[in-house]
Amino acid sequence: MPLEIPEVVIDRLPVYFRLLSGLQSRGVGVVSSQELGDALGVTPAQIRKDLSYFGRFGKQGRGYSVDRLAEELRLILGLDRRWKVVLVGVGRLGRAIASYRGFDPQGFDIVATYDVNPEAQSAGMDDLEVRDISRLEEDLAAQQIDIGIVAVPAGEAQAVIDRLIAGGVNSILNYAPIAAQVPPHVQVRQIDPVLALQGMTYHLRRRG
Amino acid sequence: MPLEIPEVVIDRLPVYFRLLSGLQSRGVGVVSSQELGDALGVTPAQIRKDLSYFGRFGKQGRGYSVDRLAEELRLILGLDRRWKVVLVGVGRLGRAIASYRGFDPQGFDIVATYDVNPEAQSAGMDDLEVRDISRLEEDLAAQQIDIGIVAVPAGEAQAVIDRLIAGGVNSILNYAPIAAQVPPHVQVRQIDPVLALQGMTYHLRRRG
DNA sequence: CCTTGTGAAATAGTTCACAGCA
DNA sequence: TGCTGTGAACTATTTCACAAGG
Repeated sequence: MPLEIPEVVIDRLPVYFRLLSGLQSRGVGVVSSQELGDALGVTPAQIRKDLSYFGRFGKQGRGYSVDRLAEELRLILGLDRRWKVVLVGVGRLGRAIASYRGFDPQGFDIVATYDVNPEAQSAGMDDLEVRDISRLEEDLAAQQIDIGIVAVPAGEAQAVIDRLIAGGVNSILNYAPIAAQVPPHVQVRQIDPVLALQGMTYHLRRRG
Repeated sequence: MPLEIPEVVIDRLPVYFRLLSGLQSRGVGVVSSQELGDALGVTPAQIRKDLSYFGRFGKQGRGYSVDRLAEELRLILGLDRRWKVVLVGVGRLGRAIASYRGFDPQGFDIVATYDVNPEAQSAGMDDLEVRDISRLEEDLAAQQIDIGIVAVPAGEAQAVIDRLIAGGVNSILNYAPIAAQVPPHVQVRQIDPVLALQGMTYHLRRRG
């Protein structure tokens, strides 16, 4: 693991990991970079190069052990432990996020949810309590939270993000349609379907 | 507009457009690339270079007219018309997508929704009818659909995407956690919060 | 002055192509 | 033979830096 690893590489590792998990559950024992590339629509060289930043996981002439490579990626990505997540904003979108079954099996625990109007929003929340957002600071002080998911309206999002960061949360998954301003030590990822659609219409406009 | 425009540039235009829309509604008349860059956390040079692929929209010594630049981007991105969208999969996630208020004001009309179990899923769908997915092909033949949003379980997603493409839909917004296989003329964007979280845990693991 | 638009320079990222090993 | 791991070559993207215009 010598040099600085490009962010684009890191963002591809979860994709590889997910594919390998699928191969594992289908009982595949060995896979080549060619096969991985075919399944993902990327070049085999890219996969080999990406993995080479982290170590030598393959066997010449054979390929990669699916179990071994999945385990290595699990460690590299920090998926060998569970992560504590809070969700702020429990409107329609927030409720969909809270009830999404995909986080738990990957090690993400939504340990608390917050809203400005906790009683109104509690309806339809399976088991999770919705806490008043005024409690955010004291709760963050009481327990280390790794990741904050923001699902409040655009107008409140920056303030919520600032409060999360002040409380020591330095990874933010932002569903609000704003370009969040954060200090350099904080990482933000944006989930934004409208931006994705607007990138597609550019191409639709010409090709058809 | 001479040469081939990089995809990364196109993906930033919607971000610029959104910021400009906000400035417009706040009554800001003129903005510099420096100010735009400050608001978005990118360099002013990048904004100027990106815009220069499409024309000369600024005034030296002054900056950009917010109205003018917003209008130019609207045209470039094809946002001066409405786009027809179908949504396949009306489970918890699909219902949240169907009821999201952010698509309509940006020109995206969800004209139909589909599910394998339309009666069960209709509960809680405000106004939109849920049609049986077996009708997908005939409906796509009857009217040109621009974009398909896929919100079905992972196991069914590739089949749904294939059916959309066969029906002439060549832009796909995929919420299912799979790496979709599509022919070169089809564009896919992935909305995948778990991949985003897994990219973040890589960094959490080291820095803290 | 101030700020754009843009070639040129610098960086970043991808793909090639092949030595080396099972 | 088949496939990895990796420098080197190539391609893409960003940033610099400055002429030119208001």
